[in-house]
Formats: sequence, C-alpha cells, structure tokens
Amino acid sequence: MAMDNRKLRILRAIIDEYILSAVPVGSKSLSRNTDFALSSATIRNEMAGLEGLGYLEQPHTSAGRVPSDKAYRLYVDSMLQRAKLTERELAVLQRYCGVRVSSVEEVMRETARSLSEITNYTAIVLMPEMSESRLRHLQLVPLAQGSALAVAVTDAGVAREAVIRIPPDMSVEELEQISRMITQRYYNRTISTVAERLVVEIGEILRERKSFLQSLTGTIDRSAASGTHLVELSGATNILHYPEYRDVQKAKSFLAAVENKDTLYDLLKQASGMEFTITIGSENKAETLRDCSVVTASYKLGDLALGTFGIIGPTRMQYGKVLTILEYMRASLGEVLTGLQDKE
Amino acid sequence: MAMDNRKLRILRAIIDEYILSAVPVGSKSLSRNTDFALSSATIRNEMAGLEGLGYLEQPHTSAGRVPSDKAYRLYVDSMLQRAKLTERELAVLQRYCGVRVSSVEEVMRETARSLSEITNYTAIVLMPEMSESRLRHLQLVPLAQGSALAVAVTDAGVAREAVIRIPPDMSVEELEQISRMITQRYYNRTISTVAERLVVEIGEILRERKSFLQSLTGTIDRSAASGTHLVELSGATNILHYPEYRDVQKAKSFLAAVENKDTLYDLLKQASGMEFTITIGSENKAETLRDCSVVTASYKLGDLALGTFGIIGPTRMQYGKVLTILEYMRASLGEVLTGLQDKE
DNA sequence: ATTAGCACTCTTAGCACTCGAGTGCTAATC
DNA sequence: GATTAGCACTCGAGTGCTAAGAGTGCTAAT
Repeated sequence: MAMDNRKLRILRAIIDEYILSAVPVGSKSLSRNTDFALSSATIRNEMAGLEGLGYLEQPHTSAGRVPSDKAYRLYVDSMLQRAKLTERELAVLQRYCGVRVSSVEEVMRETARSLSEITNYTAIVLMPEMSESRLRHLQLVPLAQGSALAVAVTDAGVAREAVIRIPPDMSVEELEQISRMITQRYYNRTISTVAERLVVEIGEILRERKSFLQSLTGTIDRSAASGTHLVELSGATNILHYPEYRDVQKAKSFLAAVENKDTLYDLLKQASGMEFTITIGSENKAETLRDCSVVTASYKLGDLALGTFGIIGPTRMQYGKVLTILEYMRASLGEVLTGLQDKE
Repeated sequence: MAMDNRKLRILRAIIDEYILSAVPVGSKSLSRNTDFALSSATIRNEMAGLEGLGYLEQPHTSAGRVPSDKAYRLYVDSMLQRAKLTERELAVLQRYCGVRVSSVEEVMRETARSLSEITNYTAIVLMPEMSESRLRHLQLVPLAQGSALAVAVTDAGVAREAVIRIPPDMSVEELEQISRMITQRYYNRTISTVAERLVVEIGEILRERKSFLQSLTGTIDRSAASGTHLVELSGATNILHYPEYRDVQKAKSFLAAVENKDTLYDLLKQASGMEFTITIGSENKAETLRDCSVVTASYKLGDLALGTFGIIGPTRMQYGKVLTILEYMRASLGEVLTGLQDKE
C-alpha cells in the first residue's frame, strides 16, 4: 500500500479537523463536512490504508481516527502553510513591540508573556548565553567586613552579580584597582576566556592574592554555567484549556515537567542556533513531554545577543499559526532589543 | 446558644479531622474515632449549636460538617499548637541551610523551593525592597554608540541594571567620572533618596548633562518601583495534590491567580514587617484567593535586608506545622544570607 | 474503482436502584 | 436537665442496565 495524492489530501483534512476539534475524526463526518466527492466508504478504505502506513491511530475499535506523530511530521514537513493572524493576535504583538523595557531580563519576560498570551500555549524563552558574551566591565564593591559583590557587565547588556569573600586585609582601593585591572585586561574577551585565564595571568602579578583570584574565578565559572534563571516561562497553565489535559493527573505531570527549568534549558539549548525547530511528541527527548510538541525559533542580533524562544503545546497544535507568530516575534525581538537603547 | 468548653473541644476535633481527611465529618464517626465519652446524638446536638454560631457549615443536608473560615480563625487564634517536624521535613531544611549560593536572588529561589518542597503547598518569597536599601556603588558601562548599562549595587548585596540612552558625545571618561561622582556623593543613601535628589543636586554641577541625569533618575525610579521580579514562586502545582482542587476549573483559577505576580506582590507587601500573619479564606483581599489561606513570615537582618515569605494553601491547612516551618526558615534565612558572605 | 448496505463494536448518557453515612426529632433513661 | 437510643428521612456515590449514536469492516452491486 503506497501513499498517493488522494491519501495525502484525506490525511491533511483529518489533521486539520483534529487540530480544531480534538475529537477523533470518522469517515462519515469527513465525507459530510468536506468537499471531497467521495463517500464515507471510500474514505474508510483510505483511512484503513493510512492506518496501515502508520499515519493514523485508533483509540479503540469503532472510534474515529487520530493522527499519529508521524502524520504531524509529514504535515509540518510538506503540507504546512502559514496562517494569517487575527486582529487580536496582531494587537498583542503590536503592544509587545511598543512596550518599554530597560533590561534584557525584562525583554525576556515580556516576550514570554506575549507569546503565551497570543498562542494560548506555554511559552519559554532562553536568555543569551553568558559564557559566550564579552566582558565590558567588572566591578568589585565592598559590602561588609570580608565580603564584596562582584558584578560583571557584558556586551549583551546584562549584569551578573555574586557575593564573594575577600581577604579581611583587602582595602577598598585594592578592590578598585583589581576591578580596573581585570576590566582593562579582559575587555571584550568572552566570559569563558576570563574564567580560564584570570588566575594564570593575573595570579602572576598579584602573587599574594592568588587564592582570592581563584575564588573569584570559581564564582565567575559557576555563575556563567548556572542556567537556572536563564529560562523564562509563561502561561504554563494555558495547557489546562485543552481537553487532552482535562485529566488532572496528566495536567500535573505536564506542569511538573515544565516547572523544572533544567528540562527546559536542555530543550532550548539544543535548539539554539537553529532558525526554527519543530519537535513532535515522541521525538522529544524528555520523557515527560512525549505528548507535547515544541516549536522554537532562535534570534540573533548582529553578532551580539543570541537566544532561543519557543512554545510548548499539545501535539495537536496549530503549527501554521505558531510558526507565523514565532517568525514575527523573531523579527520584533531584534527591534525591541535595539529599542532598549533608543527609548528612555 | 453560647460557646462552652465542650463545644470548643468538639470543634477542635472536627477541624483536626477535617484538615487531615478533607471529608466532611459527621457525628457518628467523631464519636467512634475520638475519646469523648459522648454518643453521636449528643455530638449532633452540639454540632447543630456550632452551626448556629457560624463555626460549621453543611455542604448539603445529610452530609457531615465542614469548618467555616470563622472556625479556622478561632482555631489559629486560640487552639493552635506548634507541630513537631518529621525526619523528612528536617532533612530538607538541613539541606537548605547547607546550600551554596552566591546572590540574593539565588537565596530567594532556594528558599521558595525548599518551602514548597517541605510543606507541599505553594511558596512565595518577596525580595527585600530595593528603594529602602542603600547605595554602595553606581556604575555606567558604555555598551554601544549612544547606550550604556547603569548598574546600581546596594548594601543588601543586590545589583540592578538598566540599559539607558546616553548623549552620543559622552565619552567613556565622562561616564566614568559621573559614576564616581554619584557613588561618592550618594554612598549609603537610600535608593529613593538618590532618585529624588540626583537631578537637583548634580544637575546644578553638570548643567549641560541635565537631561541625561533626568533620564537616569527616571530609570532608577522605575527600576526601584517595579515589583515584577521581586516575587519568587515555587510549587504552584502542589495545589493539584489536594482533593478540593480536583476540579480542573478551580485549579485553573488558582493557578491563574498565582501566576499573576502583582497579586502576590500586594499580598506579601502588606504582610511585610509583621512577624507572622495568617489570612484565612474570605479574609483575603484578592477575590481569587477566597478559598485559600496564606501564612507569611518576615525576616530582618540587622537593619539590613528585609523581606517576607510565606505559603499559600487550602484553608484546610496544617497551620501548626506551617508555622513551625516558617519559624525555622525565618531563623535559617538570616544564617543563609550571612553565609552568602562566608562561603566561597 | 466506487459505493450502498449491513452487521458488529464501543462509548456515552440516562435511569432506576441500592447502600452508607449523616441528619433531626422524640421519647426514654440516668 | 442532660444524655442517649431509636427511627424516619435525605442525599450522594456507586452499580447495572439500556438505548442511541458514531464508527468500523466486509461484501456485493454498480
């Protein structure tokens, strides 16, 4: 049994229908509601064929058919067409572009919020990777006896901070001097380079401060590596709108999965760099997302900030619409990020 | 009909029972499972009395009784006793105290995580108020042509950043000089003072930079005021464990309420400064939390960081246990925050 | 190749029924 | 006078049955 043109058209009709209704679609309703000039019996035959090929599944005998992950894959690969956006959707996007923000974190938060609001799915945004961005300034600010706050600023316009311990005999002037020295020496180097070379190079100059520098390096390393607050999540509870999650148990496991930022980080990390990715159901690495689809987009700003964002929803997702929205968002994000600097 | 001692004992037994089981408790089971030497009939009479007084409610005739908010209020006001912690609970607390963190944000995250893990309710943590903490350092770092990052460090050990626009003719040296001037002049002043006086005072010195300073002030103001990322939330989905939220509709409205950080911010803000607060069901201002209880505690560190944290759960909450945990946490939080500076 | 027709399957909604836990009331008991 | 045993009554949850509806596969006719 091979795939032919008519089978494709039927499959597509089934998918379109199922995406809207979430109800298994049967041969009769299909022949009634579409303009194939075919009887239900013919469609039944074709459906049986499609099931044999693995594109359709039957929840139980005498129920309609449901598209398999394989079907969705075919769908997005070869029959997807961009959807027009509605008034409402455009309005949210426009509002998003006009929003006043003053830090990269805020941009991420707004992006996630808008995405989830438009799509009604769950939105995730991955912050630009710290370790690949370049140092602009490092400042050590004394806090109390024996402790200081280290603040690193990068070209992506983000600051990271960490409280560090300092030798009790270290003076304010010395801290200032070290800050200046590091800033000067490592200006425009990537953070990972800084972490790598700091001790070796400056340790030679300031022998007696070597252990302090070591601890500083450790902090930088850890802070650059920790992906914890690099993931922004919004609209997790949107999933509860969809009938496939009417079962509280399922909803719970989805929400638990999504509350764990490590899973999300891996997800986005993997997709970073790809213009768009679509991962369907069982294609997901994470066990817990096996009946979700993930669509992501990456943005790039000059050779500067680079991040990824996307949405998570049921496999029965409006792929066309989502892609259009992500595309739009991708373009706007650059604008908003640049805008950071143009609006006050 | 007045309240007497026996009524109190019965009411208490009902509350204790209901907190554990979430099932309306009836006269028979109560006389069976407790050591009142009373028949179910007597208890029934007393229960009718308690209902008349507004302490009990009946979901429908021929169901057991459920404590009213008023009953819980009485319970926490006059019959509450601290609960012992279990092994598991202590273990989590211990792990919490040992955790290595290097920024206030991380402390908040860990606190929220641990709280929700121990209690199985939803935890919220409010970050120390920015505008009341004192400036330690202000740094303007040039990013690109016409823009810079302003980073303010406070005595609470947190840094806040914002991208600002700068006049194109402003040199690196001038930025540096302004940073130094502001830091020097406003060292140890509260952020709100800085925002208030900056333009007036320094504007006089740097007349030609007045508009720049104005925009900087605006940024500081806004950044200090924005409560957005000052609230840390954890374990929102824990609520799904409880039978009162088995209805997806209810769960959805709870989660929506809790996803809105403004609501939470108001909640915690109001409780800040109070050692402990307990707000029961309808006592909540927020419409959406009318069948939840909120328990909060505030911490203070010297006259330094001051924040609030708490948990949200069903009105049928283990108040005794929660209070004990919050008390413990309150003590540990100081330790952890100080520890920020002692561990590397 | 298509389709009409038919027998069969499976889910869902509705209905009557039972069972258990709970209630209020009254009369007997301590 | 307080307590309790007893009784009739109510309500919700669970059970079993039936009928309706949607869908299927197969076969024979077009």
